[in-house]
Amino acid sequence: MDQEGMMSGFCIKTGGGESRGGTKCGRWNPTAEQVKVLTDLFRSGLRTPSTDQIQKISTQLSFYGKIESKNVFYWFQNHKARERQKRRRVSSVAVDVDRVLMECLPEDRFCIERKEDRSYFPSKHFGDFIDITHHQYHQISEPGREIETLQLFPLNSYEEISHHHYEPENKQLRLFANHEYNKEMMFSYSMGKENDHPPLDLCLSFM
Amino acid sequence: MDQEGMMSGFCIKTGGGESRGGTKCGRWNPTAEQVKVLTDLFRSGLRTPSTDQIQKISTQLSFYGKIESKNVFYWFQNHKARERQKRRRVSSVAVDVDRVLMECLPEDRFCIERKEDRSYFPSKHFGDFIDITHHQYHQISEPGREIETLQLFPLNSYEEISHHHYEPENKQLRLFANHEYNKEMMFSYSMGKENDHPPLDLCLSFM
DNA sequence: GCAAATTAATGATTTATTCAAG
DNA sequence: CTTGAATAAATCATTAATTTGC
Repeated sequence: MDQEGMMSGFCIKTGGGESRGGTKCGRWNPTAEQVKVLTDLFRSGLRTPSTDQIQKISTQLSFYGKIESKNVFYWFQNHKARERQKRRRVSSVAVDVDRVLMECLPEDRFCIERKEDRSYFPSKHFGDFIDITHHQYHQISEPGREIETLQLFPLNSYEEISHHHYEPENKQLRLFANHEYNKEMMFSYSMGKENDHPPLDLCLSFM
Repeated sequence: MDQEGMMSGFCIKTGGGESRGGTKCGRWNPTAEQVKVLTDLFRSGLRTPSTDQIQKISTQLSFYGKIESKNVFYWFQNHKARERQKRRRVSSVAVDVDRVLMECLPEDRFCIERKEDRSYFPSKHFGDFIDITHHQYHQISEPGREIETLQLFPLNSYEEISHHHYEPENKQLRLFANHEYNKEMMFSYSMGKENDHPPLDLCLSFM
């Protein structure tokens, strides 16, 4: 069954010959077409394909590039799990800086209390201008955290702010990216000099 | 030029009130400073700010000009989506999904069996790795172009291409290389496709 | 140079998904 | 199986860039 090196172009860990740079015997690297088809299948409702389905999918996808049945199996397993994870994750995991900067943040979800449903967002939910009764939102409770109740801008808040000066205040934007619960990373931010515009006074910190 | 009597629910007040000449009641028109800050926040990793983050960002950015919370919300939504779009465009392909769907999901394509997850690759399913023969590969289509002619690669060619390290000497060559079946393209695709962002907590607070 | 006309960007809405609670 | 929550994708719409004819 498993004669390493004979499996359709996959060399699985041949005695440590390949290093990381080598692509030859690495893991499956799906083509764009393959990913698209798999994703569409997933979207069509497929979650845990049967052996037969996997076989057929694999055969079909081989048209677009090297692939094995197990790749299909693993793809669905991983995709399903990661989709679930993506929704479940409300940010609380440690992360290293490089990845944060290179990649993206998780979806920072929040719950918005809705009253009447007309449009998904805004005016109503963040209602800076529209008069609404719900001015409070609360974040979803995260594991190990407490719910925070927030107060939105009342209608006249904008007036105050907008008719304020757009004058600079000597401050800086600092971004604290939390990578672990107790570790903080700070980035300094200051605007370019070209416009002598006001530096922001934004401090991003872990709450 | 600024005639819109019926703004899209943005400007409540009628006439006057605008301190800066020519400000109209249309949609939000971010200032350069606002865009810069938003972009920097995005680059720092912020993707989907929470309600309170939005609020604070909005408040800070109001020093640079008129802005609402919803504008911040929309900006991140749009920017995130369009960045993703840009990435995807690199490897967007036309695939006959329906054909594969029909092929893979026998009769009732929406009647999918849902089994419990297997925590490991089940040998019972793939006891004999029926390996697909990889004779042909499609070349990735160029972005925004119809693929009518497909270039086929024999396995040998693929090996050559996929294992060759491209060292583009100029932009054009690099661009060309991007459309080849190679690692770079794949990476680009998965980067754009992946929503699986590393978790990170980012909150805004004033200093 | 200057606006009308056209095109490119991007702000704002709507629609279609996903997971999972009930 | 149905529905709530929360998008992200798709789309609509308006503004800025730019092109063009004079």
